[in-house]
Amino acid sequence: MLPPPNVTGTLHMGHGFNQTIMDALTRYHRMLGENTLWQPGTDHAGIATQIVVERQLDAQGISRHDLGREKFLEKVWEWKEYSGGTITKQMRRLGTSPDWTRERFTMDEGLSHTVTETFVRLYREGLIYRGKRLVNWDPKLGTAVSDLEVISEEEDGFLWHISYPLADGSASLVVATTRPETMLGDVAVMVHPEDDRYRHLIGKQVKLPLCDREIPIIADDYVDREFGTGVVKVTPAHDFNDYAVGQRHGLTMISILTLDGHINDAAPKAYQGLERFAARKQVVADLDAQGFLVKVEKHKLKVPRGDRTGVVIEPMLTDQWFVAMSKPGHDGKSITQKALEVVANGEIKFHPENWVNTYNQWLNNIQDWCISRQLWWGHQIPAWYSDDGRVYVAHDLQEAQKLAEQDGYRGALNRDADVLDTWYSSALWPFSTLDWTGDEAQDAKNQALQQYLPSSVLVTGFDIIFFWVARMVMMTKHITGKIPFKDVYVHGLIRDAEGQKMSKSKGNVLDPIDLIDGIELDALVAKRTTGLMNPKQAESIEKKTRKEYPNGIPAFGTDALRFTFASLASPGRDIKFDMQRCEGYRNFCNKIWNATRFVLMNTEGQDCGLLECSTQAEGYLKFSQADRWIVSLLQKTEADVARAFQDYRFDMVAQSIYQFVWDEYCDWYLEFAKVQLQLGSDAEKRATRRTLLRVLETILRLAHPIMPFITEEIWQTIGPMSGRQGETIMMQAYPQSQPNKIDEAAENWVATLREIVVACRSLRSGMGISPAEKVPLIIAGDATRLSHYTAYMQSLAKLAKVEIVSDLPEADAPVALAGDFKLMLQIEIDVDAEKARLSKEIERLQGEITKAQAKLGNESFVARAPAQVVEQEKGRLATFSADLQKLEAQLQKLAR
RNA sequence: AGGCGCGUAGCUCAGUUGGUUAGAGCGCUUCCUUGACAUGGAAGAGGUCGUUCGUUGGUUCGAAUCCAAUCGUGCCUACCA
Repeated sequence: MLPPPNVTGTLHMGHGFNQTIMDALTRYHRMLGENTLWQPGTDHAGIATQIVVERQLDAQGISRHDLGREKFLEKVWEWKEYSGGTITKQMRRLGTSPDWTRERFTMDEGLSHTVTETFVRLYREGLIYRGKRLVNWDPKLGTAVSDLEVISEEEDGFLWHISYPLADGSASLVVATTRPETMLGDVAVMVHPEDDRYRHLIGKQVKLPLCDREIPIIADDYVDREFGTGVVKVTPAHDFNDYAVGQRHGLTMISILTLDGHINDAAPKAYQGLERFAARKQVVADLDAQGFLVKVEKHKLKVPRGDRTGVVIEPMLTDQWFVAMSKPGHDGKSITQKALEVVANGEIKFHPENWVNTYNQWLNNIQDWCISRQLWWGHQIPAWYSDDGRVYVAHDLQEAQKLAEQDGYRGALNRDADVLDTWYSSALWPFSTLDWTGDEAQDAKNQALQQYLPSSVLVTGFDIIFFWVARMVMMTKHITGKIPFKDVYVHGLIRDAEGQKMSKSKGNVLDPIDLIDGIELDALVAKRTTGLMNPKQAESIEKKTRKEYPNGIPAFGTDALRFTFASLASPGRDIKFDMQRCEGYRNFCNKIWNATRFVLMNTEGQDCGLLECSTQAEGYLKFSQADRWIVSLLQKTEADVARAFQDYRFDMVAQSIYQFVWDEYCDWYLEFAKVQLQLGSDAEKRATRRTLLRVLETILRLAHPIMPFITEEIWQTIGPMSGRQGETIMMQAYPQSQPNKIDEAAENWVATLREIVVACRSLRSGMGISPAEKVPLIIAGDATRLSHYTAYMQSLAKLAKVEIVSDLPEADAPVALAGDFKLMLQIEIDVDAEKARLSKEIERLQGEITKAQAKLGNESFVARAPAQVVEQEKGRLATFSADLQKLEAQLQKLAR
């Protein structure tokens, strides 16, 4: 399960990443034969979507009020169809494999039913209530928002010091405030009860400037004596702390603002109708004129702004609906408590697990959740009011009427106009999408619900742990009694190459589709500069874009993009998206393609040794050490990949596959295979072809969860050729490591061969021999072992011939060591250069020997380190010493 | 103020329970269009070996890895009117 994208627009890189991970998991587990469901869908995103549509109407000079609620909602639905369609199209381009037949939208009938059902239940349980409370109010949108939708950032402001004279005229108190206009709603001033400066004044009255009112001086230890003047004005209707103070002291509340942020008629006439910031200016000016303004200090303060509108959020006293988070429910436990428990007892696990802290911290300090929004787009609250203000919460009007009748009311009922916070329905997603009804008998028959609740894993970004993850846990556990999912894989955010968050206003967003298909520079510029909130930014965005992508963006393809996402998915880290890395993985796709071409060239129409060995004559197949080696490494790779998937280490999955394919299969095995196909017996050739095919086919299945397209395409040919049946690679079994095929002897055999080849190449390159030129080689060592290597050596190291001797001749020729073997290229050399080269190598060996001797000379090390480590060190010392001796001897020869 | 990360090659990042010469990709240098692949191949330089993984201490026979402190940096949460 993963977050349903909002129908506010199109998918961005974060979605691309998210979906790559989710899809890789889905494909992986599906191939393991497990019953998999990736539940796709979209979210209606109340505020955000309403804003999008309103802005579109705005461009035509229409407001939503012109249209009316019903017509407006039709427009939103139109937009939803468009945006939702775009999103599913994008998902398909990303190669995702959810169960499209189960696609859901948070405002579908079924899901809406779940919303109503749970709302009614929670209300009847006393966990949803309505009340006049101070809430975060967005004056631009005209709706309440939850505290999570408010972003507080430090801004420059002022601290105004205002004198409040005592009513008896004996003195005055100076209060400090950042919001002077709210003084019109002051109902008290407060000091710390033990503050000797003010103690004697507690209980007296002050005259509130500009207003014809007297207010009391109260004592509350909430006051910080050190801050400002130690005297605080109390405005319970416009500040959350003051609200709490007001409650404690039984103060009245005076609200002085209208819902759109203007001064109302509770304030003196002079200020009525003024916009809140204009009012601030006026209040300050008047205070100054009347001599109440003592001083003005510059002050940094946190300003709360709406995350959608950016306007300053106003604490506003309004009627709203809330979910009680800490109140015990029917089972004696609060919703929060249950959510904490299922994580504490390990039923739900976070990956990486340190996110548990974040989760716990939030739940431990939780406030009741304001779930009503004064919007049109969303689930309308299932509450009906009588004319005299009584409320009936019910599934529908009929039921509400019945309740009203029982209550002795027979008049008209009006439905609450407000809608629910989007996250309310999102919190139900784990079971609402599975067609939960709340009817026990019916739900028991619902196979999907029984099968997939709880689901195995949620893949999500850390930014919505509070918004969504915690709330899903709370609601799902409380309503269904089950946890919503067992594992939560938390990933980082995708940032641009400079580590900046991608955003439309910064003009640095990338569309995953543009990386897949590529995009011309002009089109990219156009895309980034249209629909900006602030059109003035267009110029600088265009400039930056043209500089960063002078040639536009090349097409990388879905597989390369997905592989990049996977390889960057290291835990606990944000991702700086690196286009060059993507390019590297596009090349990797190309590499696989070319390797396939090679395999096809050498296997098509040939006997590939796929027949059952038992039905064939002895000697039908003869596997070489190289064949055994690559198969052995494949087993290890399979084990690594399985472990990495287990740990949600997609970066490791990608790395293991990349390394095996490129560094082992392509770089070495294909080269070995060439030799075998050229010189081998029929049985050896068959074994080689079989290995080429089978390993490639396994690679395809191994890589398929990350690279669905190229693997499927190639598998359509390679699959059948290697003896597999089935229509699609998607439904093939995922490769399982077979430990019995791990062959250490073959691995050692190849390791030595590689050492020899690398030593030859090094010598060649060091001597400046053209890669095209073939040179003769003399090699000293065990002739029997060497005889098996010569053919490979000749091909891989471009040797004209290989002469095996018991000891190297004395000649002015370059020499190198590889294991027990001594190699000499038969070429003319610059003796001085060769001496220098040997000396350098000798120097290095001497350094190593010194180190090893120091270690072994340390009694403590020999006594305390594990025997194995000591032996290893002794072995190293012996090897280094032997090599040193050989090289010194060679240097001696040259010196003569 | 609290919480969580990060700091390793020019850049982006790996480095699993402490143990050979700290790795990869990109970039860089030299050479090579050889029959899968120039979106490629081969070899190399690059981490200031003794003082290597931000710095300084500590634990240990042994530290990039564990502990403490500290600096830099990023994010989250809660905030003082």
